[in-house]
Amino acid sequence: MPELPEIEVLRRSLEPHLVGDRVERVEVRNRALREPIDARALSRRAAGRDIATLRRRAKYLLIDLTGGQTVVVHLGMSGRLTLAPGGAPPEPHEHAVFHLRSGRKLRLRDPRRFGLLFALPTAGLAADPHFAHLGVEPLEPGFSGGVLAAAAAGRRGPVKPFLMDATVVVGVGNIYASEALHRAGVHPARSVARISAASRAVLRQAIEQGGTTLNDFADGEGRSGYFQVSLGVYDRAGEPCAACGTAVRRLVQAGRSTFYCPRCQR
DNA sequence: CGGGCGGCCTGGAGGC
DNA sequence: TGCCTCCAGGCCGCCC
Repeated sequence: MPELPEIEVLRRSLEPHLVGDRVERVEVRNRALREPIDARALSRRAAGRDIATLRRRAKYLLIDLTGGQTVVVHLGMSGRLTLAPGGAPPEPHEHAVFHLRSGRKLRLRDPRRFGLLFALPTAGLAADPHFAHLGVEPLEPGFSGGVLAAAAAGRRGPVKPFLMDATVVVGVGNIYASEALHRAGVHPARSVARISAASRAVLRQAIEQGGTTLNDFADGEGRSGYFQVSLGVYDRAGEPCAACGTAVRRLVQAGRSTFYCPRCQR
């Protein structure tokens, strides 16, 4: 379950190895992902082009190629994107392989198939339906308390689903949301409309800190940072809150588990 | 219109 | 011990 910071770690770890190499050939072994891979379009756009830069938007990894084309990868729940020697045997659930001029291969495997893989002209990214509606990046300077305030204005409903709304701020998944609310001392069921400016500022900071903390801890093997950073509340129902010792509670919001400390979060 | 829920998918955990 | 059910997650589409 890669969250945004882990995609950023992945981007940084792959970039020095990929930039300057060339995609010779794209092999689609299993096109069944959340959206079926269009092997022909992917090949047409990517094959024979050099890798120029790696970027990230929300949880999408963007591989810019020369000639104005971009390969878009989303890891969904269980995706892994790894660089391997050309002779390495295929792995289970290997969906696609980018054969590189250097002889290595970049491969995508995704057992649960929640991921995405496609290519499109770089200039068309912003208007593409996958990207057009996305909100601000939580780890960039543009993410201020004011952004949350503006998005919250006139809105109803609990704050936790609000934080997970990608049109507001991208990359805040279920774990991330529970942890940020705990750090900020805000009850997940509290109405967005009733969050004070001070709480919003703390929340913004908690989201940002969660991101940077996880960045520091996630390793280059693509292992989740969440299992290396001790979680304050997530998946800890009945266990003591790290801050005050009160038993952590679980509730379901919008069909998703939320964990919180009834004492620290009001 | 905007909030919220179902469904996609499979590995792993838990129950009997 | 082994099977079977159930649940997790990101994200879109549809419902109310």
